[in-house]
Amino acid sequence: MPVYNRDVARILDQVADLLEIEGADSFRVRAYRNAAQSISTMSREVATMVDEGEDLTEIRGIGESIAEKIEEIVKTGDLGQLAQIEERTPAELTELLDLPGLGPKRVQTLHEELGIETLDDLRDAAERNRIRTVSGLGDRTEARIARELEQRHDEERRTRIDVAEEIVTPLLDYLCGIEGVEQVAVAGSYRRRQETVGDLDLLATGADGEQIIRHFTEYEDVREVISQGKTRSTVRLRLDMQVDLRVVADESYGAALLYFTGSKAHGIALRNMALDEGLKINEYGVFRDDERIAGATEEQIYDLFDLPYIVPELRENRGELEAAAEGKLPELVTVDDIRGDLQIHTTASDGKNTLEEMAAAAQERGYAYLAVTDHSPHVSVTQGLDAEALARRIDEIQELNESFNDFRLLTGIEVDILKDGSLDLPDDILKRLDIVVAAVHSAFNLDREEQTERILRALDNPTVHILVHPTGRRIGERNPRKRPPAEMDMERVMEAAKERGCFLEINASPSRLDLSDAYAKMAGEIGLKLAISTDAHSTTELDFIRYGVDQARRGWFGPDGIVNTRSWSDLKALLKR
DNA sequence: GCCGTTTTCGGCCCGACTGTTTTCAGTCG
Repeated sequence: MPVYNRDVARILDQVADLLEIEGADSFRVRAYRNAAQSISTMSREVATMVDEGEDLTEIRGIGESIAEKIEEIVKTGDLGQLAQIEERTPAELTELLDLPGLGPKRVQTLHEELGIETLDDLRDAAERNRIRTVSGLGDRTEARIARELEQRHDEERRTRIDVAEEIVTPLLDYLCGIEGVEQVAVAGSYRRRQETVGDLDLLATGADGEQIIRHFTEYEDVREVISQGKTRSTVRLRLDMQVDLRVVADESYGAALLYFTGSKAHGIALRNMALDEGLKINEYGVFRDDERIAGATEEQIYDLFDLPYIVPELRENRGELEAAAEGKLPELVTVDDIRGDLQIHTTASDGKNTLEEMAAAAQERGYAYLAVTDHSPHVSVTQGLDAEALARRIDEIQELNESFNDFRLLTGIEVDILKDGSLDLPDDILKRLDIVVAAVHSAFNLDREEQTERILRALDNPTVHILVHPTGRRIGERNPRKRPPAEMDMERVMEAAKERGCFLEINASPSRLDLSDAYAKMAGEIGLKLAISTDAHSTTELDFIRYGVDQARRGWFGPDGIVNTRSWSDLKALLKR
């Protein structure tokens, strides 16, 4: 039974939660959380490291004690220490922590005084008005708990970045229109361009915070005001999206933006650097004693520590501060670097627009080329192209290409990888194409070994250039087609792709973003180049490219590592296997 | 429990808001 990083992180987090409920030393709790955080954002599997006898204490936040525990988890799938803690403190209690307004102290109090262990116990106690009898809790807290239990969703409350964008854009317009507002920005994971966001963190500057906050709570989309103070407010909008607004003076804009952009780990690392130099960073600025020495811009603050500006996408404490200190920050790829899209669909299969329309839309976006990659026959949800239809398509595209200047349609296909790793079109037709992208559309649930072998066999076929949406995952809480990533040994797949001279894709569709940022980073470390393509099924979806670029940036990719930043002639050379 | 060109011991990020209490603990980000 293989143990993955997410399993290790989950167990360490569970230990942290339970220890915290027990009232353990807060720094000890934090040590477990830091370790879990480190593990969950690593691109390599700790299980592999254990197998190869590597020293886990090299990982930031992991010392001897936790390293031993990780080894135990990797080898047995479990942790004896956790079982011991659970004898004293029921594991179900950690579910209560998910309820807004309940932290470790209150959960412990509710457990001790009312014997509450589960969400059902809590609901029952709220209905009987027993919560208000606990010292430190009153009828308002009881009402809030009842309300939160009512609204509770079983699913994780994270929203896809594109959905968040639809909500945030009109809200920003509204805030900019408020009198006395000087600057407005979105911070948080949204600004770091994470694939999903939990809530939205907004920042505004202006002299009269109270008035700005009041206007904010009067925004037409506000369903509930959760808190409202002089400089800060939290509201809930449609789709349950929670939005925090913080107002500071203009001179603190940079410090506040840095603070609220996070990540938390990046911020803590930076504040520790400040402490070493006898400085203090908070959301108002950088202070030496009581004197503010920086704070208006983020650049100013990084500069104070002799660091170059670090873009939000890199602020995850995954080595960016060290790289910055050594002058080794990567120059990241931008949307402007992208010269063409390498996966799109037309009305020939399940796309909404014709070949001509897609070509025109690509040219409008300044592209030099567009790969036409309709589906092959096996994908049953759509009508794919068989060898004969594909041959006709090649002629059609070549004819259309005569009419273009400085633009070219690439003949291509999204060929289906069958369960045994073979392709559903013969090699002789695939060989005639400019580009072949291969994908899994069925049997996502093979076991890890079988799935890996299947993919490797497909990559063995010399006609294949790019493995697209490599894990097959679909993301988003409200996505009815949500699907977990297929189990596979990604390190092996990437090594194999590199060896064979083919590439993996970052699928830029916001419901996929596949490869993820962490896998992209792994590809970079292996030295494998990637393609960023949209999988557009309509002309407007060509704009998805920016979401893919965001993830590539989060994976530390510069333009060199992305194949479709090249001219067609250079790309053509790269595609030769 | 982690970590160290100040330290192997003694630190460990920091402030706003709420609710309950009456001077502040708990939660959150």
